[in-house]
Amino acid sequence: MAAARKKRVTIKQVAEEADVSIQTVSRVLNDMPHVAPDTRDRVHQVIERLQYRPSALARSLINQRSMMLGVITAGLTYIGPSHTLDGIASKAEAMGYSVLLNELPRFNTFDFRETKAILHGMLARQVDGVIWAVPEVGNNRNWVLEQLPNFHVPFVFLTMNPQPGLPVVAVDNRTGARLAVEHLLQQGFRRIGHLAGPLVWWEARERKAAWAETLQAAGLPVEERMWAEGNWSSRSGELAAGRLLDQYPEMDAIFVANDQMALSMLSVARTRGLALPRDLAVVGFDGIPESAYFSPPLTTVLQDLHQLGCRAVQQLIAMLEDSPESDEFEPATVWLEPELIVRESSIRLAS
Amino acid sequence: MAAARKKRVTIKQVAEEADVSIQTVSRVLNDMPHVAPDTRDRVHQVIERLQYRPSALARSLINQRSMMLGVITAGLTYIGPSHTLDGIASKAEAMGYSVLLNELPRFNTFDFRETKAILHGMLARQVDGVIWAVPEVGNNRNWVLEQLPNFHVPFVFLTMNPQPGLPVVAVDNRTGARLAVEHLLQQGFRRIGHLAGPLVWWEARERKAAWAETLQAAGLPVEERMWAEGNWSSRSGELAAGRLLDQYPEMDAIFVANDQMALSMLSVARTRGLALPRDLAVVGFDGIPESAYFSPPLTTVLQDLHQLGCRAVQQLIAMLEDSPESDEFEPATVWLEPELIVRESSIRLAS
DNA sequence: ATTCTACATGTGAACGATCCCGGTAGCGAT
DNA sequence: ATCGCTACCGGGATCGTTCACATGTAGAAT
Repeated sequence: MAAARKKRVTIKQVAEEADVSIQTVSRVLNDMPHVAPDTRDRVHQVIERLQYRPSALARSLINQRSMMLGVITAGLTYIGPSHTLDGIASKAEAMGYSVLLNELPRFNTFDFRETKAILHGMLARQVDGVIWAVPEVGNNRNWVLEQLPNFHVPFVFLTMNPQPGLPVVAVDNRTGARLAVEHLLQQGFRRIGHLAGPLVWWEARERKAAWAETLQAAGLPVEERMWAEGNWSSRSGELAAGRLLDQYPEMDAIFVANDQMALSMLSVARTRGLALPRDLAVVGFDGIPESAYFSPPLTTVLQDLHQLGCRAVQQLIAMLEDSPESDEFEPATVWLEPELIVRESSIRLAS
Repeated sequence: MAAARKKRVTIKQVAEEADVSIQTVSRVLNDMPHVAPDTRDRVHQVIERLQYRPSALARSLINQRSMMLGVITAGLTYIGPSHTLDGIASKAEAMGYSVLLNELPRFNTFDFRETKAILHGMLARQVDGVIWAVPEVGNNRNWVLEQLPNFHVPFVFLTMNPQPGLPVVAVDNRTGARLAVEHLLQQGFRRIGHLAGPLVWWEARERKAAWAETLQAAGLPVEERMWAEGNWSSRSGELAAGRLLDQYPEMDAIFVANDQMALSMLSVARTRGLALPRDLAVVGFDGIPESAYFSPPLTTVLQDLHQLGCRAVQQLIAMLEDSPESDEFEPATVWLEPELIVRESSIRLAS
């Protein structure tokens, strides 16, 4: 049943009931000195009896600190953002903060007014800081950066191109992609294609760039026909995989920008009669748990997005608490290193 | 850089600047009558010039409404809960509410004190209502239900066994499982096994029960060796799949309680030399997008968890707004119907 | 006996907004 | 000229806390 909305118990009622002043109750609540032991006990008993809980709202108002972190995310239906959020939520809680969540709808087609409304909504609620966990897609971040000086709370940005003077926490996508390609090279493959994510995403561009650079560093050519672009989804991966196999038939290995598309790659290759990994080696990116059960099990680059969320919270709280007044805080970029997980899909078989 | 924490602009400053009273500014803010048009304009200009935004905190305090919904979730790393949260977040935003998020760590081993702390934290922040989006595992919900009368705000529960007088929003797992098994029966399979989720979960029990009932309704026997239990993960599915194939070798079809485990089922079956779907038909549950790219593409039961979240928010806000004082609100259970998606993995081939 | 110190407690303002009520000014009707 | 109405506007209390400061009381030191 809808619980009866009885009036909230206030500090005043506790004070009256315990026959002390409001101030004394407040002292008891905050474990401050100058309260006689028996008075303290009495107040504690009344608190217990009345089931009194102080109002965080009133506290925030007077203290000018809400102990809430604003988190702006997008694309929660994808596995990545929700892992990140998981990290943020657990770390925030562990550090005594609450999370005020907002999801940006349609983050691929950036809506300036929408974002503004959401951000102002957060600031109106006095969040102590903001974590911007929206993937960098196109120019969706420019507006925020421009407005930044107007927002009088610390910001931490996730997963974006680091900029001087901006606190950014991101996975080192370049290194991850390099690990993947170098592994394929080491296995002896020389005709390595790439199935990229949507290049309006910063992460997709990073991975593709590192793929190209690593090949060139090995003295191998990089041509346009050696790669194709998807949009992260398995569906798009299927189409792109088909195009790529057509335009680059001699390809003997491929680095795919995420595991979902890698799954489609496996599927398409098999229906074309290719034996995996003999005819085509595949490496993915993300390290989703299911990738171990693809057939063949997928070699992939694991990125610890949970950790990413944790670090973002740590960074933000450091900015909050270390510099109560001093404006300047060293906004270093935090890089998280991904890890290569080798499975069957990339092993070169003796031929 | 860490933005300078300038003092917040208050209504008082606006009032002074515009040379009116605080009350008049308030009237302008809330579009109330009894303000002369030119005064209104003047105030608006000052607001714009000073970049003034009213404090939602102070507003919540005086209005006794925070316009925040508390959401307690768990297992965000799984795809299900994050889809649900996606629905909740988008709907809440659309209806003008903010979401205060808390994740329960380790929801399989329920910690009473932890839950209490989290819940009290939310209530201290004056959330207007709470959505309990934690899967029903073991007895992790009992404590909440017992305490319910003490929480003086409306609750909505997700994904649980409906109880009289309790507002519950859930997917009809029984119907979903029945659709899956009936489909297999209709294809001509008669020796249908089941790979269950962890039976401490309500959803796993429902799906298994419906599997058994449907077989019995068709006059088929149900034996212990016809099913095995996993814990939703692909890894556990691999082990359970092996056991099941051993103990029920004549099995010609299987209903798996989620898509991740179904993926393992496909993988294990293939390594054992079974041709799919000829030797073994497989139906999953969840409808994750990747399932269309398994090999063979997976027949599965789609549940719209985004919709589940939306409905929960609607239900909660209805309780909030429809009955400002009147205690009673019809706490009907809302059932969402899942949908069978037929793909290759369950098609009986002419033999 | 007086002053001092230390602890115990209470008073009033403040945080930033809203709401009730009471006070003007203007204007038509008596 | 007075009454009464209405549109406009402001004062003060209020929401539930905390903080700076004032007050009271006891025992110790002079």
